[in-house]
Amino acid sequence: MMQGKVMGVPRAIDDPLITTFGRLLEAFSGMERRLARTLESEVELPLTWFEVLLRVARSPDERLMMSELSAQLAFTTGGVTRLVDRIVESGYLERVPAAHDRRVIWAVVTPLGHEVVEQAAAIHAAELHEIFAGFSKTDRRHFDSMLDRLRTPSAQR
Amino acid sequence: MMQGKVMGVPRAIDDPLITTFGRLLEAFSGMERRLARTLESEVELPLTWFEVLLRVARSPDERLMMSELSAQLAFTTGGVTRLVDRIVESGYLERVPAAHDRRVIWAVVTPLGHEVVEQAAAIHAAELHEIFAGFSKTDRRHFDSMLDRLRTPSAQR
DNA sequence: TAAGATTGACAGATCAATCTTG
DNA sequence: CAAGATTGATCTGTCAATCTTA
Repeated sequence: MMQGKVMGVPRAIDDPLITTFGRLLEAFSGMERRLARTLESEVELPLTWFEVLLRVARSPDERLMMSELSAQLAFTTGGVTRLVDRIVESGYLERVPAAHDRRVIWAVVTPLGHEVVEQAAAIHAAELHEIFAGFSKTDRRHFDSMLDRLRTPSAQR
Repeated sequence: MMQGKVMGVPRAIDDPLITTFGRLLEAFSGMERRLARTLESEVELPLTWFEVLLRVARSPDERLMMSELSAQLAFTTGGVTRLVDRIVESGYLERVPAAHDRRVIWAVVTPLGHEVVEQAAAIHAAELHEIFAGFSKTDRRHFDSMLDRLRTPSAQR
């Protein structure tokens, strides 16, 4: 009598790592949507703006050149130009031409921008603590190290 | 004499979980860019198309209704309508009106689409195996379970 | 009245070409 | 000629309104 599982030819589309990537996609985009919704409703700040302000606010002197910004975010330089345009219009960033190299433009956080990004960060962090509530300290450390190992060595843009 | 680290008021923007989310963003978008580049150059298939075809190909009868697709992907129904428009034009999907409920449209994988998605999946999986090469079996299991715990309970669209 | 799908108007990003400075 | 930043054309997705069927 026949025993065991009936299984056809294994299909490439059933590879477990493809499913893992799908999980990653779902986890990330779910979190992103949730975090975006909150920032939007609590401080009227689009998530992308927050990400820009965060990067700049963390940089020495709270300033970053446009090309650095586009390297740190997952955006093209053209995209960053327009994104910064809008943020400048809202008064959270300023464009300052660099003295040492006249090709360079600094994006600089304004006092108002500083205010807003700190407030947003507190809300953002609180929600992240909710999301990661089920994680032990060890889990978080392990998760961080795994993500680090997954970061692409160097993507050019 | 003063001892210890000099530290100012802790800033919300320095919360470690914010950094974790940044890592997640970088890891994910880096992988996504890399995987997209490969699929594009090897089989001329945009990553989003692949994701659509994958979901449909895995469903019973290789068919899925439009609203189910938009629920599984991180897209609005309007976005899916247009995405599927393009894929249909390329001959990888077909729209088939459902018999049991005339509001429903099935997205069905064509033979050509089946061909392409299998080939793409093989390439995709191979690259994922490279990316996860440093992960042990236990690591992968653990990573999967962490991602599962991070999936948003239920996002409405 | 609601659910499924589509559509028009629009927002936001990309790509390749361009301008300016090193 | 290369690097930094911007711009025009275009692509792709969202949002809210609409159409059809249950």
